[in-house]
Amino acid sequence: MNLSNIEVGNIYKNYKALCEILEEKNKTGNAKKAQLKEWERFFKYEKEGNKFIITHVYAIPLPENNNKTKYIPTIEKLILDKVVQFGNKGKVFISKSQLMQELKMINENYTFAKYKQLRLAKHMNISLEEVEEFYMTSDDLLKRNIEAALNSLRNQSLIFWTNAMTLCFIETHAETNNTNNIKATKEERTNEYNENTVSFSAIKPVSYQTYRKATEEEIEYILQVEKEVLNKYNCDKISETFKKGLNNKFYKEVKEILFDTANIYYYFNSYEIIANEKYIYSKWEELEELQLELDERETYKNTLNYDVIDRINHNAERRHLKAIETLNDDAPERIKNRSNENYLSNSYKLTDTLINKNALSLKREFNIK
DNA sequence: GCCTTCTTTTCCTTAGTCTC
DNA sequence: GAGACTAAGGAAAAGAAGGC
Repeated sequence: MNLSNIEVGNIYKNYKALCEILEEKNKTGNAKKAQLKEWERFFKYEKEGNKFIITHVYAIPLPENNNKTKYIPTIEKLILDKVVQFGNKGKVFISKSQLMQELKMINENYTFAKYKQLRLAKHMNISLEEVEEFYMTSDDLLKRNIEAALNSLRNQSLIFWTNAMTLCFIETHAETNNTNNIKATKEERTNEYNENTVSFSAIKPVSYQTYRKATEEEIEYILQVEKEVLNKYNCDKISETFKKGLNNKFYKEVKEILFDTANIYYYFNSYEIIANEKYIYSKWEELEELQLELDERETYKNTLNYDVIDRINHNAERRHLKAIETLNDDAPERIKNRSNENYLSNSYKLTDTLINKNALSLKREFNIK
């Protein structure tokens, strides 16, 4: 498309004339509609009969309109805001759940109850299977939403992002002397006969948890342990452990070996995001969307929270309806559960507790009982 | 975790109708 | 009468969910 001759106020007698000036193909029907819609990313126009009158030309074209989830642009905006705000200096290292929580895609109950699913199920009077399914489907959906936003920002050359293996590492420390032995302490006492007695003990080692990016050697070691356990279970790929229903066993065993041999309590994925800060500012100035104000940021997060709830509930409704359609005596257990009359209300209850920003704190509720 | 399947959206052609 | 508009139907692409 050649926009060099398009100026505000220009009048073109008809569609064909406009095509000529833009060096665009003449199209018809819905293809033409799509073409006009595409042009509206670059300039605004008014119609007068067949005439096209140019009323505005955008310095930066509006974003492409494709069939992305409607709230992905909000996630993009909040991620960009996050990397440039508060002296982050255009760099962010953050776990998936931390990022989702900051953006209000989940609330604090979500991560808290993720590893307490049986307790959550009993507390809410919902079956464990339903809670498991909720986490399985929403985890995947939210991860894809985040990564769609990251990929879109990467495509616009606004950020570069990578996955980064992160460790919960148990640091241990014991004070040593010059000969590298654990430092000893002595306690001297004088008894009633003025005799000296001495007792010895060693400095007690201390331990504490730290979270940090894994080193190259640690990544290699983790891969090696994963491979060994895969071999033990006769699986070629991690996905095979899911297929064989061995995934919980697999991860438990890997974790145990890593803890026993390397003080690694567990490992998970984080995002490392590096921003093209200079360009972000120039783009935002252009679009009058410079770094978000405090209340604006909150508004975006609250809208996102609402949209995510809506999406998860909508997906549950679809699953429920589809299950009812396909239900018969031989249907698998999952379909029977989904077609259950309580399935939807339970799903809504779960989004209300685990996603809704206004939910009561489960941490408090669990501690009281 | 990852591959497969389903769903939604976009884009296209064709053909008939409407408007300038 | 030429150009513009509209609807139906289908292919392709991309997103989202399913399933082990």
